[in-house]
Amino acid sequence: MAKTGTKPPRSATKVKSYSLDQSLGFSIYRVHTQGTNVLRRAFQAAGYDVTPEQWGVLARLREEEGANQTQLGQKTLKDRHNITRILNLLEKRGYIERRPDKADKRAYRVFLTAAGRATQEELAPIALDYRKSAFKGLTQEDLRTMRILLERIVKNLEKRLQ
Amino acid sequence: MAKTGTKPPRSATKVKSYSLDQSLGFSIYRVHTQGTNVLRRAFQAAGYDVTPEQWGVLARLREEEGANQTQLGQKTLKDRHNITRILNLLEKRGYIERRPDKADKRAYRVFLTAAGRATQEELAPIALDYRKSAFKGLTQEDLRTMRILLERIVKNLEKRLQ
DNA sequence: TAATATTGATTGTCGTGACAACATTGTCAT
DNA sequence: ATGACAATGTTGTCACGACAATCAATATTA
Repeated sequence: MAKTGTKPPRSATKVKSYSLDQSLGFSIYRVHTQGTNVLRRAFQAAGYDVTPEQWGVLARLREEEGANQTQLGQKTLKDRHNITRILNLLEKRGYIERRPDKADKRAYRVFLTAAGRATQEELAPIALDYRKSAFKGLTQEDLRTMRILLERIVKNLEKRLQ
Repeated sequence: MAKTGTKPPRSATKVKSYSLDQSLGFSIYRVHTQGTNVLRRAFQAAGYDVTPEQWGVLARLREEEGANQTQLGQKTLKDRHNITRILNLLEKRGYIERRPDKADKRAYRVFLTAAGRATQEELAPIALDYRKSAFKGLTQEDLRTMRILLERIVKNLEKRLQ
């Protein structure tokens, strides 16, 4: 795979006008939304009322318990306002717990509850399975290539976000 | 995964537990959201109150004027309900027009107004410029590779969405 | 120390995505 | 032609992303 290569003669048509079908951004949008949907339904089919976003926060929390909300937001690419709401839902479901930070009275430190930890562990195989099926037919090398290219795009974008 | 064959010395650590940083999905999410933000701000900086989603619909409409809402939604990957709302906004801004379909009284056919066409033309260079800066440093071959890989993922995902 | 700026978190608004329920209109098999 | 079914579009709900305004607490500085 991957090496579709040795295809020197570019298709000669220099695209001047904007075409959606040419748009790599559209493919990325598609993978993102469809992937999110597949994962959401997989969680639901397994009886969990957890969105992919909430799952992202749970998974991150397992790695960094005790982080405050702002840190959590940076890690999950959500701003403080969105993190607040996602944590509200996770708290209502009994998956996380906010404890006041002793050193900084403005801040909370966020922890998984026992239920949250259990849920995270039960969802992990579903997420791994989803990932496996999404990347079926791609080699490790393909994935590596894609990650590198995507990271390069992220770098470019970050330049324009300050 | 599958045929990773002949690739002996992978980095040896077989990831068994779920790790967000390993997640290609997260990179895709990042590219999508950050890209959307960059484009939105570019439009705003140019004085246009048009979101990237609305822009997608305008761009698509330029290619297929007269489509009905369902068709438009399929092309832009939005369900009927979302298309309805986006078109409501575009209509309010005077960029599109719904005309009853003579052959099918349930349906509307959607057209760009003169203002919509003009706006589409004025936004196109901004979108192209955005695209250029996002993909800076990537070769045509890189983009081709990425598109192919992404399309393969889309295929995999579609299998799971029926 | 007092005045000012910065930071952590919440609330509210708008736009969008997914989903469900609905009315209207079309299609098709019988 | 009728009755079951499907398709078009709307409305409403919840979750989430971006953004602005706000409050409380902490840092900075003058």
